[in-house]
Formats: sequence, structure tokens, C-alpha cells
Amino acid sequence: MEPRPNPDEPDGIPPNLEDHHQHDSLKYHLLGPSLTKAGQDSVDQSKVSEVIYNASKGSKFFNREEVKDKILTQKIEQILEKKRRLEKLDLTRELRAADQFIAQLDASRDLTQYIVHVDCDAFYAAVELLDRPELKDVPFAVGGGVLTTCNYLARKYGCRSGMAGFVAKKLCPQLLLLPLNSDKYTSKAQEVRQVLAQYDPRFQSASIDEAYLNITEYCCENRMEPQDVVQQMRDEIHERTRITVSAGIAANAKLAKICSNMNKPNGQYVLLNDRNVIMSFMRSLPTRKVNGIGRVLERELQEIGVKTCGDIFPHRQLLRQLFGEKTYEFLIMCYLGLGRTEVQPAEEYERKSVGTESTFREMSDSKELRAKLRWTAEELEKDMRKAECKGRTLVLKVKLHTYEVLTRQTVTPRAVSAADDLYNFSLPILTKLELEIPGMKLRLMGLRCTNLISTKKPNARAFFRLRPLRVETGSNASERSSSRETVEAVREGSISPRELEYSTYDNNSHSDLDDANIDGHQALDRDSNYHHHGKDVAPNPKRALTEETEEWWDCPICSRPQQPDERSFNEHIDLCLSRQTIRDTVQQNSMDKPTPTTHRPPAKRLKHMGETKRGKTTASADPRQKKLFFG
DNA sequence: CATTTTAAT
DNA sequence: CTGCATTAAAATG
Repeated sequence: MEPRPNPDEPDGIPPNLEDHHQHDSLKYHLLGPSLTKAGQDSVDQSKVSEVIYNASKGSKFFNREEVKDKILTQKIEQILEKKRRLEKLDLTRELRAADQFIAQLDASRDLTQYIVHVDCDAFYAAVELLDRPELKDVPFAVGGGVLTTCNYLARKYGCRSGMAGFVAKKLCPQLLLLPLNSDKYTSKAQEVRQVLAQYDPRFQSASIDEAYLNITEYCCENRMEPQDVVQQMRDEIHERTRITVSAGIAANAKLAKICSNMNKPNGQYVLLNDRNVIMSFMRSLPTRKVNGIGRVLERELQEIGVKTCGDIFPHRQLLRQLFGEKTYEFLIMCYLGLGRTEVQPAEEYERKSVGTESTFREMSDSKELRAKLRWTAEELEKDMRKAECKGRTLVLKVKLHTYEVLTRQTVTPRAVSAADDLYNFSLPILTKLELEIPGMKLRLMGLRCTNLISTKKPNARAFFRLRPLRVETGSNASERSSSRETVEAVREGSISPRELEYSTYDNNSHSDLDDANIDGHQALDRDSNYHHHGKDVAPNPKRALTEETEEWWDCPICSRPQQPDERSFNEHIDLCLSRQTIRDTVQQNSMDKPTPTTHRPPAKRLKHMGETKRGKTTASADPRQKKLFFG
């Protein structure tokens, strides 16, 4: 905690106190999304927010932020009104439901795992510093118009990731801006990951510079305490890569993530796997510290009187109605300090959309816009080729010169990926938008493809899901036939179709063994600040078409549904395993090089098991079947 | 109720 | 004052 350096005074401290007062929430908002990140403790935030406010005042971006802030204020007004209305009612039912939910969650609390969240310190800046050690004592940032990261020296001036470059310059005029060298960061990240893999071969990359590990096994096998394991791992990372990382160690991923921030940079923090310790840790924890609670939810919560996770409890009877089902459940989990205890490689998650977007000088000419769409379509085609998929829904995104964002989507008659198709099917929605908004002026255009169908490795693995013929009954028959497609060709030689029916289905997930071989470039680096309530990091690897799959146990090797009977299921797996061994041998000889350093564990792809959040099949199905297969 | 759009992260 | 992906809730019909 050093004293804050004295950055040059901004052009003007606000002269007008009323103005000051009215825009409090906006100013706070303008501080940006990464406020909770480390390195800011010694900074005078109110000074910083003044500078940001004055630097951006009057810009189109600012005006839009102002509008958004007004809208949020209205939304909060409605929430408060609803709250007042609710409080006049008898809420014992909701209270009971909440208490029951809490009891149920608490009973299923798992304190047996040691989950670690590893976070590289100012990663891009640290990598740049390796090449240019002379920058050790100068504040610098990486990124162009927007800072992707900055070193800790720059943070002392209030600079941080996500901030506009010119704003950062106001805060710190000496700030040096370096251009991005993405390849460099990716290869450095790989070096770090090689070390991580020694401690948990199934570690999960959450972004280029963040990862989750489950070190329970490592601790057991080496008779070591978690904190010693992590200290050793961090030392090893530093020794091998010359970059420093921080880590959090706790019973689940949500807690570990919070903990990795506590002793940043180059530190670690252990939260004991003890219910009381966790509960009191959460009690005083500001909501914003939780991954998934950002500027907006923080403010909404704060306005109803919830500042810390402990404050959630006395409001439990209101939260569902005020914020909706999922957010309610998420908040209760926060109160209890519960989170994910499983960690799984990112490659095992199924991608749901692929898209591209770009910002450009304002543009309104119809011809130019079509050219831009054409170009965007071509970019998307490249990305889809890389992802090896096609899609059935196109989403056009535009940002007007006012920074207002609009999206329009259309369902294509067939799965598409070629630039011509992408362009031709999205052109009508662009044209319609132009009619809707006369003189439409854009600063950004994006195209995204969803409802994906994989075209991966046609001969390497069955990429159609085979499932036994079943009598279609009742209401879901029509629904199912619509999402199902008879397929022209059987691509996979080793299994004859016979009486089986084919459906295009869950293609990526069948190729995790292939993925393991390809690995490397598909690493799927996600942004650290993406969230979803309920889970903590990556998306749910679950499928559409859930209903009827419940009655079948899917084989983790071939993914075909099996009779839900233990004996025959195990027999089938044995058969599949031997078949798999043969296939792998054949493949290795032909083309694939197995990954040298990170050895992969046996295929354990237990999808459709422990399914559904709303169905009550949760806890029962999962452990049972895992045991069945591994036990 | 299914689909689309917006907003948050 | 980016770009990519995911999720939840609200709006729409």
C-alpha cells in the first residue's frame, strides 16, 4: 500500500455541485466493470471518477451511458415499488420455500474438494515486460483504443482494463501504450498451462490467463497440504515462465475465484473447507466480489438493502419475485458460499454460437453497408470453418452512431456456413433495418450464427447420434420430429445402422478424443468477465432435447443411449472400450500425433447424466453413474 | 407458449 | 470507448 502518486490535475474539477450530485450513479458506472480487481485499493476512486467523467462528458458514448443509467434508475424504481407492494402481503410461503431451498442446498454442501483458481498478474503487461525489462518502472498498458490490461504502476493512477485509452492518458499522461501481441500471450499461456497440467491434467482454462484446478487428488497422492501444493506450483510457474500468478484455494470454484483476488499480485489465499468459516467469509463479502454480480446487479441489490452476501438472507422472501428464478437461486448460493466443485477441460464444452463483429467509422450509405455485411460474412465463414460447423440461425447485430445496439435474427432454411449464404440470408434483415430506421448510421456490424451443427471429422468418429427407434407419443412427438433430421449419409464405417434411426445431434461432444489430439489451437479462451448465474464459469454442457433422454444412459465412449440397466450398460462399455482401443491405434498410425506432455485421462464424457436443473434428477443420477463407470 | 430482442456479465 | 460468447429476463405475437 504505497501512497498514491499525484497525477496531474484534470482539466477541471466539476464546478457545479448539483451536477455532481445528480450523476453519482453514472459516475460510479463509468468507473468500469473491473472495479473489484486488485491494484485499486490505494487509489482515490472519487478523484478517478471525476477525471473519467470529465474526459468523456459530451461524447456520444457518454450520452448513451447517460440514457442507460436513466433506464436503470427507472428499473430500480420499479423494483422498489414492487418491493413495497410485496411487503404488504403475507410472504410466509415464499419465506418457507426459501428456507427449504437453503436447507436443501446446505445439506448437499461438498467440502471434500480442493479447488484452485489461478490468475496471472497483469498478464499481457507481464509478458511484454519480459521482452522489455526497461519498462519495469514506467506505467504502461497494452491495447489500442481500449486497454486490455495495464501494469500495477499504471493502476495506481486509476487506469484499468476496459478503459478507453484516451481516458487512461488523462489519468496518467506518462502512460505508455503498447500494441497487442496476441500470439506471444497465447504461447506464454501455454507454458503456464504445462505446469498446471502437472497438478491437474483436467484443469480448466477459464480465459487466456485464468484457470481452475482440482488438486484434491494431487494433495492425497503426495500427502501435501493444499497451500503447499499451490505455493510449489506458483514457484514452479515463476521459475519456468518468469511470470507471477495469484491463486485462491477453497472448496469450490466460486470461492476460489474470490480468493485469488485477495492477495494479488503474486500471492495466494486459503479459505478453509469449513462451513462456519465459509459462512462468515460470505457474510461480510460485498456482493460485487462475486463473479457474476456486476455493476447493475450490485446497484439493484444495494438499493433494496443488500450490500454483502450476508444481507441476502434477510431478503430471501423477496428475491425471487424481484429478480426472477435463476437470479434468486444464484443469490442464495452466494449467501451459502456454494459453487461448482467439478472442474473440466474447456474443450469438453460445446460451443453454441460463433460470431464476428467490428467497429468502423460511421457509415450510412446503403451500398457501403452491404459491402460491410459481405465482408463480415466472409470473416464469419473463416471462423466457422475453423470451428467446423454450420448453423441454422443468423443474428445481425448493429450499433448505431448513438451507441444504441440492435439485433435481428432469422432462421435459415438449411444449415449454412458459406459466405454467400451468410450474406444472402442476412441481407434482408439489414434491408429491413434500413427501412425501420431511415438514415441509419452505423459504427459497428456483427454477424453471429447459432443453432449449430458440427461438421467435424466426418470419418474420425460417428458424428450422428444413433438412438433406438422409439414410439413417439403425445405432445413431444411433433416437437422432436421438427428438431430431428434424417441424414443422407452414414459417415462412420465401424457401426452399421440397421434398425437404428439417425439424428443430427450433439456433434462436438463426440469428438473429445479427437479434440485431445488436436488440442492447442482450439483452446477456447473465454473472457474472464463473462458469467451466468447458477454456474460459475463455462456453459452447461447439456443439450437441447432433454426430455426423453432421461430414460437412457448414454455411453461415454460412443454416446449411444443404452438401456438403463447396470449390467448391460457395463457390458456395453467394455465392448466400446475395446473397440476404441483398436480405432485409436489405427488413427495414430495414420495421422494423429498424441499430445506429448499433457496426458489425457480416459474418456469420461458423462453427458445427459445428472441432467436438468429444474427436474429433480440432479444429485441422484450423477454420482451413481460415475461410480458405475469408474468404480 | 414459442420465439425474438435486450441487457448483463 | 473492443470483441466474443453465454445466459436470463422481458417483449412479442
